[in-house]
Amino acid sequence: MRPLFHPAIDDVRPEAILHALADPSRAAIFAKIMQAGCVEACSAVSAVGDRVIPKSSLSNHFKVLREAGLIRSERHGVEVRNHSRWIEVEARFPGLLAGIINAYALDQRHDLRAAETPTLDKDAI
Amino acid sequence: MRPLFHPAIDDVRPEAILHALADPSRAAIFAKIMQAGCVEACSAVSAVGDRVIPKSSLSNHFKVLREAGLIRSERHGVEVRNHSRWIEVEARFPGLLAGIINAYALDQRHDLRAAETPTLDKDAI
DNA sequence: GCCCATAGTTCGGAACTTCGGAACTAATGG
DNA sequence: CCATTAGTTCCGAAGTTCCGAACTATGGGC
Repeated sequence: MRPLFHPAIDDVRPEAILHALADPSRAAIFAKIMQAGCVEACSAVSAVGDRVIPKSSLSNHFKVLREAGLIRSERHGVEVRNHSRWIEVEARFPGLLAGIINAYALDQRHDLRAAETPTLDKDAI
Repeated sequence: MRPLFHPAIDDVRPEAILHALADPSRAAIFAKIMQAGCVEACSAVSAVGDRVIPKSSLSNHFKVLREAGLIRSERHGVEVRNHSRWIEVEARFPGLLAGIINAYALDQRHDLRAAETPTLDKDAI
């Protein structure tokens, strides 16, 4: 098993971060890692929302987050623990992660409200 | 020619915005539209950096930005004018766009510095 | 009206990415 | 040393992106 690769914070690119978090499952995983005291075994995230994510896809999601510079993964025996690199990323790109995580949180609340009130679709322009 | 589709601001999803701006060319186009008094014909962005972008790819980039809810495009005779929807998007997802545009700006300055000082690669962990 | 130029869009195929099941490896406990 | 648990790798199917060529739409000149 190849050792886990982590980019130096100076090699972290905004496009990689956006690409990583443009996937709602990955954004949810990342948000969870941050809340959960910055540590989380991969298997602790077997589902996102109501959707079950297969092992191989999960493994890939963690790889994308890791290589984007968003998380740091360490093998501890048979499992991998993931820490968010929030502080480093925030120092390099202030406000970026907060804006993204907040946007997803707002979007979710919005969806809930919409589900309660049966809506009449209306078009822009 | 099909009329240009614009999502209502309430239908704008964070993942679509991140996906649109995860491409550096698109992020550059969007940044340019914002600076340039919020109006820009497609053809005015024939190149990004030193790279020439073919017409068909450009057309597609504008479509992605439009459908993500980031810009509003209006046909004016033979050309299309693009306005940024910054104000609406900012109201819905405060800080999101500022964080992203700022991150790309910081990254670019960082690259310039790195090019001046010949570096010694160093690995993380 | 008819032709031309300009500005964008659509089509379609090649190259690339993502997804997920099956097979694999690595550490640990009995 | 076998079984179990945790995660990775492989690989084919499905989907996405890129870009050249062909197309459409608008406006101007005659």
